Amino acid sequence: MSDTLHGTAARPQASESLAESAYKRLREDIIRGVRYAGERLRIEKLKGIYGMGPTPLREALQRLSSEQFVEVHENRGFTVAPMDLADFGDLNFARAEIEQIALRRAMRIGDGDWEARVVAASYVMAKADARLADIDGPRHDDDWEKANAAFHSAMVSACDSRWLLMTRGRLQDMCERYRRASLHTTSGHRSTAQEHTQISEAVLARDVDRACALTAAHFTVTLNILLEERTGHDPVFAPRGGELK
Amino acid sequence: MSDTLHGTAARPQASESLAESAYKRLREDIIRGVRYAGERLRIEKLKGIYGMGPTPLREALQRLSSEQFVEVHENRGFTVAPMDLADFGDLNFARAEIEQIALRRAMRIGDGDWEARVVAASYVMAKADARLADIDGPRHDDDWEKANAAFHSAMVSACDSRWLLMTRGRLQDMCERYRRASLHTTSGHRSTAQEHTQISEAVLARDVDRACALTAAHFTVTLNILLEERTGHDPVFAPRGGELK
DNA sequence: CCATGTTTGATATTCGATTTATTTGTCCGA
DNA sequence: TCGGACAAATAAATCGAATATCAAACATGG
Repeated sequence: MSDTLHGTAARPQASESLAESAYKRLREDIIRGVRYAGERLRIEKLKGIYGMGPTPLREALQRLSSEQFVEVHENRGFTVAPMDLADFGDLNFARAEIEQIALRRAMRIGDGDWEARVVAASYVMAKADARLADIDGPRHDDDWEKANAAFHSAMVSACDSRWLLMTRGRLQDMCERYRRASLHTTSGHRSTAQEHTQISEAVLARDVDRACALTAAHFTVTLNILLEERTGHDPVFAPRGGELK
Repeated sequence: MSDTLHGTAARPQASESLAESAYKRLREDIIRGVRYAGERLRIEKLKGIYGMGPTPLREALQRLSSEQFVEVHENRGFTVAPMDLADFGDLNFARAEIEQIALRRAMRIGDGDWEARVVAASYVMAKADARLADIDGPRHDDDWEKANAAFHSAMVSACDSRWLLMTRGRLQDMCERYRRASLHTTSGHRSTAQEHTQISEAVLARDVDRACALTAAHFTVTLNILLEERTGHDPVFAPRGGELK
């Protein structure tokens, strides 16, 4: 089997422009690690993989470059943005800080509907956490990631600042990419179920300081697990060849 | 003279891809109001204005859409992102919050070099403020905007979080667009000179809380001026025709 | 043999033309 | 007159071919 054969097959979604679908598929593939850090994204190759001409592909790549998922090298093509521990730490810090602003605001002005969303998302999250803890059962990484994203989004969903929500959403997506690239072991997930429960409890109790502290600590866990495992493990961050010289 | 004739002539910058130069020029033109809120960006028209084919233009527009400067309407083209007061208020809030995080961190870890950058930027800012206050002299909006951006960037420049600086930079640029669209009178600038001085003094004195409070208040001034002037003035925010139906 | 200039092959970028989608206009029937 | 269906015109999206750029291999003179 040659190299990386095909990207994620996305639901066709009729009458959507190819540029849009290329964007979604590439983004998904980068977050999920189908396209690995540092990988060169040659238009010719992508044409074959995604089945379209160069124009929509380049448009998608430009958009992704603006979101820091892709690097543009003037006149030398595109690569998937690299990953490294220091950047993950930085990203995590920025995300935690900004998330707290949104969370404070949401907890201050959240109404009954918001509380219902929090409860619902927590319920789904708990189930996903439980499934993931079950070593014997099948892996549900995608479901878990989906629930996790929805969980944290629900907590801040009462925040009335569009810009804040947009900003935190970007950081959240970028963190997902790092998390998926980092956590090959289930060990790291042991505590998340409890953490999620504690967070939602604090949120519903409107204990702002506690909810913020728990959330910030929660974000740091993934990073810490990675730092601990960093003892002579395989280099999940380093590009696996094919990088731009 | 027909419609809007030409965009900003940017410095050629040899061997830069057309997509890159289109991106820079369009971005500049949108921030400066050459391309107004809601304006339709027809590829055919842009081809004439910027002197290139559809491909680099579309790439630039996609990138700008990711930065919220442009809206993409599937199969119906692009428009300049609309502006309205509520959005400005929201943007301003998000910016103020995030700026404070970066500022706190910068003031905590800033070294002598950072202090020097603060002093230098303050000096340039004071001159630009003075020039702007001089009604009789020529307008120096561009110089002032440049100094203003450099001033606030300098304050947080010791912040060691790349993601935080990137995020605040985006919000800063978006705010510049609103400011330029809003302030047609010089009246609004009366207080800024003093505000800038106070901010840099507090920053250099490492009075974190005061610096944060002053900065947050400073950001709000532009918004407030606009809200006050909003008494039956000409609609700077409303698209001036040509918008997508 | 090294430094420097030149060719060359690979590939990224861009354009003009085509395809596809949407909007506008027109005609007919109720 | 009002809708609705069809047709023409307009504009967006896309493609394949042509052009421009880069890095590396090669050649040339010191």
